[in-house]
Amino acid sequence: MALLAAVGHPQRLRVIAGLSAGRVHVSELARRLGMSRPLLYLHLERLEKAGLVTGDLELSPDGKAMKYFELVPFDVHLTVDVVLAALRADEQEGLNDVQETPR
Amino acid sequence: MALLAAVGHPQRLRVIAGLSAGRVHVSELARRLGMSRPLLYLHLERLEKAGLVTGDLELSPDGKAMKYFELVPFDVHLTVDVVLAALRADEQEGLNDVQETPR
DNA sequence: CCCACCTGTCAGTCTCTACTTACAGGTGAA
DNA sequence: TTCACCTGTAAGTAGAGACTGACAGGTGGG
Repeated sequence: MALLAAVGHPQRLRVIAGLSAGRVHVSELARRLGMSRPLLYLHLERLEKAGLVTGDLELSPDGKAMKYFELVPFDVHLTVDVVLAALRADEQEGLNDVQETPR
Repeated sequence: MALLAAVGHPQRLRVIAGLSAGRVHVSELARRLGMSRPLLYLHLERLEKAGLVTGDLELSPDGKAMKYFELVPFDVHLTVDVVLAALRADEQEGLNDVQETPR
């Protein structure tokens, strides 16, 4: 569900494409795609929640912090049953949210 | 691409779910899902363009016009390559749009 | 010290689209 | 004729979320 929503946006598809070549750090990727860094963060966040990419903060040899992202290989079989399951899962999640809020 | 965008919206997933039981006409479906008819039209239109559902206007035995919709069985393999292909196709489409406008 | 890199996050703006209300038309039955 | 169904579309109105600019912080090198 989060996955379907994540993949349903052209800009995010471009991010996926940008990562398909290999791991890149955020600033570099932003330059390549010609999009602002905060915006890229936003999309990366959603893609990460959907389980499509992984972020990894590491220190480069010269001591600078670099956040590298890379694609998680995925192969989703999209059928009616998958859609129904996603809907049900979403309803459940909604219920849990209500239950979990109190502490 | 249109497909990915179409499936990336909760409300449209509900429409798919509503049709999973079998063919229904628009007004009836709107009642079942508890959504306004014009809104349902909008979503059905997008789903139809994405090739996920088919509409069929027919006359019921008592002569009333009824628009029946039904699901088109689909099974999309969602992988990185599919995403890249969708992006390329979209760029092509964009170019054509520009070319076709003058006339 | 200042400059060039990098990571993060927040508070706004602005655009797109989801959504509603309201209309026009057509049929059959009481 | 009026009522209860149906299809379709053209407005306009919220509202979500995409997007920007500006900030704070941290490192290495000239």
